Amino acid sequence: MKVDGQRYEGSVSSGADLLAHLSKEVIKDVVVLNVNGVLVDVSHALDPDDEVELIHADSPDGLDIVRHSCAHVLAQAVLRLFPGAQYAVGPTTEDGFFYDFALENDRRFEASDLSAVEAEMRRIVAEDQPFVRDVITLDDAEELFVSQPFKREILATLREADATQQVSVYRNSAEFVDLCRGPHVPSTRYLKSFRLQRVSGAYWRGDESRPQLQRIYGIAFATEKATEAYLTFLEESEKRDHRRLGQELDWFHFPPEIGPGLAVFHPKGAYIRYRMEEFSRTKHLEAGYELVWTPHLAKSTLYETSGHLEWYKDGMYPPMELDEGDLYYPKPMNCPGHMLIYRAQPRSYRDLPLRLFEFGTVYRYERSGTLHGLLRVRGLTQDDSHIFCTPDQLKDELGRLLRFVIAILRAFGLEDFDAELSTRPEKSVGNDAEWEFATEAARLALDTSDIEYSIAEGEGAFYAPKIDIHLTDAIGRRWQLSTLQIDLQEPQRFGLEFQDASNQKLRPYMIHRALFGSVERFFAILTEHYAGALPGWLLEEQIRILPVAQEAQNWADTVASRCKANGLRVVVGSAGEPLGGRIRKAKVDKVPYILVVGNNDVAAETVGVNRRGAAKEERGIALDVFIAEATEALREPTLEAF
RNA sequence: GCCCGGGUAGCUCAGUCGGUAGAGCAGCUCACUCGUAAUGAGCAGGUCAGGGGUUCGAAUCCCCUCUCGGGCUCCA
Repeated sequence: MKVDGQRYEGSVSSGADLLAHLSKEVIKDVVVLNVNGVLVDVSHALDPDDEVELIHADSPDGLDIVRHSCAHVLAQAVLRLFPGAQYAVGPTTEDGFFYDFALENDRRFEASDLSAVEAEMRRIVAEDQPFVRDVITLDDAEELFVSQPFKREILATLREADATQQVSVYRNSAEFVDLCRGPHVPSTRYLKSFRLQRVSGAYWRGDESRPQLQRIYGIAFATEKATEAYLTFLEESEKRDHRRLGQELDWFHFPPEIGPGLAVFHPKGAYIRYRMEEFSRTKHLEAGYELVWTPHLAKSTLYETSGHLEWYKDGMYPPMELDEGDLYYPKPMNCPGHMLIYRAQPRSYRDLPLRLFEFGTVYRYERSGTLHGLLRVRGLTQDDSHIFCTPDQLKDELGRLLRFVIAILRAFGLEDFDAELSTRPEKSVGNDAEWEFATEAARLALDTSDIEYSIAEGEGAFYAPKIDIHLTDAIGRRWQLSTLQIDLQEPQRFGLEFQDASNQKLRPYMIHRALFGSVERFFAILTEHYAGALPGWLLEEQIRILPVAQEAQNWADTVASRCKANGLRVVVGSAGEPLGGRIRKAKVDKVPYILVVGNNDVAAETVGVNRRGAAKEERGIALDVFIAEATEALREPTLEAF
């Protein structure tokens, strides 16, 4: 037998037997075993030629087991406190677990129930109840769960797949049993650290037409220390929340008078947008894109042609009726407009690739419950591009596009990317050859890029494969940013053509591409990544000059005009209130540079420099030296080659 | 859309048993003129989200609507 890669000579009959023979050090926090590549309970029987790996609670597999066992204990606790409760499913999540219930008399969990349930869970953990596995027939299982309709529905699904199979159940003491594939921790005392977080509704099997269950979410880790670290992370996330920072920094808000999901940008926030957009426009022009503009409304016939009314109607704002009954829809996407621009004249292969670019504001009827700050809105501005190219050009164009996207994102100081290639889903349109061709082009483009990628089988749009770019932010959260989709369907719907060198009419490929995704969303992600301290080149106020007292006011004005002459954006404060208060205000406003000038500086032509994020200020810096530093640090980034 | 929890001054929030609205910050005025994260005093600021109901009396209890947050769901 091999244990953790080492030959083990002893003769043991089961995992538990094996652990009994190993040192305390080695078996500490072993929650399950990996036997010949399969995770099993510690009690599992062992053969002499098995290869065994001890799985500890703090490993990825071990943590998953801990969380899953926590879910069982949650269900057990709920059943103790709410007799007659029905329990449905209880899987693990990224940071913990949940379990879905239906309580008697349609009773709902309230926030205050959570602490009672959590206390009951701790009692069960203290009782050190073993998780005991039992394998039974489907008939016996039906009998066992006779009063648990959700369990019986799962059993019915299993029976459909294979009527002769046996299923495993796990018992904790005599009072609780759950249908479960396992494995589990040996006993409840292995559940060292968990917290119940929230309660919400969730449809049975995610189906809106099925009953809505009560879901309790919890987090769980191998140690209390890890849980506390995670809670600290949650606090940090809260501090970075763009909705909170947007309020504090006076960037934007959502007036109820306008409607949910529709933001207004205040002057400071709008300035940031302006810089983002201008930078983007300039770089697109340099990269061979052409700017276009399309209106916010279009007749229903356009969206019939594009297929949006067929496929996406639920996501569209309702139409307004004009004139002789024409229906005008607010645009949910920019592509149909761009199609018409392509089609406005006969296209030659010499015109391709044709890269159209627009900051296009679109309106989408997102369901009210899904709205979330600037990340999920009903009115958004996409930095949208549609690239039309010949089949021959597709691979190179994708590669070039990918490099351009990454170069732009890097210019915003973002570093940590990965890509995902989503392939053909089960329900899709188009023929095999097209899919194969497009997917292969995407794969080759990714191979030549310098970012890592994974394949998401069957996750593509129904009309095309796509590449999504993800960012991992400053505190490790993953955000989806750009998306690239290869589309042959829409060009076909609009009858797009180009004439090739041998005078044939061919259909162009089209690449849909949003780089920021939407300006609003990108704004939010940048805010969270930088915790509100955005790169200085985006800000309207880059430098705030504070005269210590009235006597330094003239010098402050002089410093300001020298800065302005060098293209820096400056605000001069007046010496109204105590310096400490004015400094604090500037810090709270997250101004990149605070310059304090007093009598000592007037004669020496110096400034005191307080840099954002620096531990301590620096005094007596020659003005020229500061201007050189600030000009460099606040300069608009240049793009790396792509 | 559905479930749970909220909505009180510009912001953050308190408001007991149903007895008629409060703080800090911000704003304004005055004084202070200051060397690196909150100077002091005063003033002003409210349809307690909106509507309906119960009650002698409602921020408080009930119903409806709007809206925000957390989830579910959806995402061409």
